[in-house]
Amino acid sequence: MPRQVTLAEVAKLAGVHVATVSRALNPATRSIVNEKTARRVESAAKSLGYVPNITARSLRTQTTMTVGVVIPDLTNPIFPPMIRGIENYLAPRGYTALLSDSDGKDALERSAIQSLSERRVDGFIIATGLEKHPLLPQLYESGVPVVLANRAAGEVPYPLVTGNDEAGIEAAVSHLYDLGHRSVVHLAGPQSFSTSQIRAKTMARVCDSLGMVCRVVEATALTSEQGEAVTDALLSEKQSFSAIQASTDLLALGVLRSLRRHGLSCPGDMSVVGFNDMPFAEEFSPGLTTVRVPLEDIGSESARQLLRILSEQDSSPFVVTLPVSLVVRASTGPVPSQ
Amino acid sequence: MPRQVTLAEVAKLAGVHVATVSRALNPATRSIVNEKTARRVESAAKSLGYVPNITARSLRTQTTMTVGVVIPDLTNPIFPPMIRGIENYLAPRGYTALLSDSDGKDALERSAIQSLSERRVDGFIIATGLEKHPLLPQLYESGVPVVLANRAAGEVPYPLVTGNDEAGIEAAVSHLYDLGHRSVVHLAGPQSFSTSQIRAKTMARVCDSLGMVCRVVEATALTSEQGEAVTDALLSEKQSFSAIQASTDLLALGVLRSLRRHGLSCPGDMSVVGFNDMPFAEEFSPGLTTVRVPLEDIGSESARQLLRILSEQDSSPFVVTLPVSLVVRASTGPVPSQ
DNA sequence: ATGAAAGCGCTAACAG
DNA sequence: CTGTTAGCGCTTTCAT
Repeated sequence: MPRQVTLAEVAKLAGVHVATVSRALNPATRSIVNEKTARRVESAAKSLGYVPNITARSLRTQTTMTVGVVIPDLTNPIFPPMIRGIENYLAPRGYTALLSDSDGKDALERSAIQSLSERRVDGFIIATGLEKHPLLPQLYESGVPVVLANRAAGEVPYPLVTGNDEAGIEAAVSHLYDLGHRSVVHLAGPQSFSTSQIRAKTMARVCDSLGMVCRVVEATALTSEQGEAVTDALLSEKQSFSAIQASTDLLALGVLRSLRRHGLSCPGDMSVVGFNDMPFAEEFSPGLTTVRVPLEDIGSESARQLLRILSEQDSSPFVVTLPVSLVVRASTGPVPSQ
Repeated sequence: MPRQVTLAEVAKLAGVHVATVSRALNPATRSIVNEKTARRVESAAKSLGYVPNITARSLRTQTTMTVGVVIPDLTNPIFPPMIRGIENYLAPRGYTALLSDSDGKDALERSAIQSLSERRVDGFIIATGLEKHPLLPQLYESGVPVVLANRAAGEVPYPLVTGNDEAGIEAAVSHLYDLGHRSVVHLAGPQSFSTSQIRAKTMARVCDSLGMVCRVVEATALTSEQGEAVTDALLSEKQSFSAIQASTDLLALGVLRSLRRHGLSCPGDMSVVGFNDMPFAEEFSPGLTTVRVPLEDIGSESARQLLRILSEQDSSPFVVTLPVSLVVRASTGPVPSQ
């Protein structure tokens, strides 16, 4: 690997001191240096193909201009839009996102945060939302700014940016109510996630207040496979309900698959509502009625808050709740007349 | 931001020199140091919450143990699996992937590569496949190892890991042929992508050899919106063909939407075949018949090749072609009897 | 087995 | 406006 060009080499070619090169090449200090020398330095740099060494700069300045983004699973379609939102906010401000896909495994998330810490990221955006995370208190102690995105983490008083889960569930339930449904199932996610808890609780509360019967069943993972398996079990019981509200679109997708395999029509025999409006939820058969969560906005708002904390040194916790909206598609319909 | 713990502080607490701490904490050199002092150092490090500063280490060792991964668009579902493959290969080997989403825009990809270079990544995996990329020759000159994933880049002799496009198209066409289709359309991607070119060319060749009529139309972007628009135009012409093979599943998705809007049944009136088998292609209405490309394998193989080049200093170009397979689902059927 | 000292490439006081 | 100098945190000879 051919050695990279350094400031010293540029300095030699331009016939000036390294410090001058540094000043000339840095937009913030460029005005300090004589315009003519600056030009000379620039052309020397270009002719040598000089690329600044960020690691050296970071070592000196004690800031890396990077933020660590920790997500559980990149192949879960709700995360790419969030990441896009984060990057779109950071990039124009000179920050870079360092992405860490923890694969949902605790050990990996641990090492993800560790490795990001070793890279000395200036702050974190964490979207995994595990309730009890071994590294979180330690992170908190270290004083590195953190913003939680989408899901809260129980232990530590970190700021949080999230969608309005309560409003989403309320909209979903009243939609079902309006269609005549009176007995429904909530397919909850693992209760270790704060969002799963809130959605399940709100569902029970709202149904209760409307005089609807709501049964809550819990999936052990937020995957379509789990949604399918739990629905299979549910259908074998032959209990009566006319709609399923799933805590997540991926779970809802599993529900749709199970219904199809059982020869049940959706929404003819059973209505289904999801949550998130993940990319391609519209393409499912039938197109999924779901609660639209502004994923990209959650990302950009998280980034905005993190940079604010970074610049203002303000670390008091807060919650930003973004509005959600119900998207009605083909998976919900009137309760079957039976 | 509270200062981070350094080696020197650990050294002071343990009552030894920094060099000893460094040796004790590095698994490779740990054997050199007295077992008892090593223990003492370790407990000192733990009690202080010491986190090694990777940037300082990199500066000294001239290697960052990172690889830059540049992709055009994280929200395109074919990339997350590739990234997962890359990370799964890298992580156990001590390497970290630095992801850069160039957003498909040339300027951004430019700055993505630039910023990754500034971070002194040890090598690149590039999956954007632009034909003429301004930075690529410069990158090549600098001697930093690069592996191209999925798509080739015209200008520079970089190694390439890709799916077998020819075999995929052949399988798709002969599937259509077997169903009785004799007049088909190939919905090509922008010809600036190598994969678009190869797929279009192969399509023409194979159809020709089977005595099928093949019309090629070109989309200007690999999006469902483009697929929809081009299909709209196609259908308004009232030319006769019974199947559409799209260069990409996202294009195919647009085709499905257009057909639906035109009241055409798929596969009753028109068969559709995609390419890639992106996540959720199965969930489209109807489930999409497509060519399965081993996306995760492309990722892991790219990573494997890159690390090989890194360790062997071998930079001779080569092409790794991974096998693909046709996945028949509901979007293809017998040619309409009309 | 441990300490001393140099230096990776850069920026930031401080002189001049 | 430019040069000198020091030092960020770490690893790695070279001594001891």
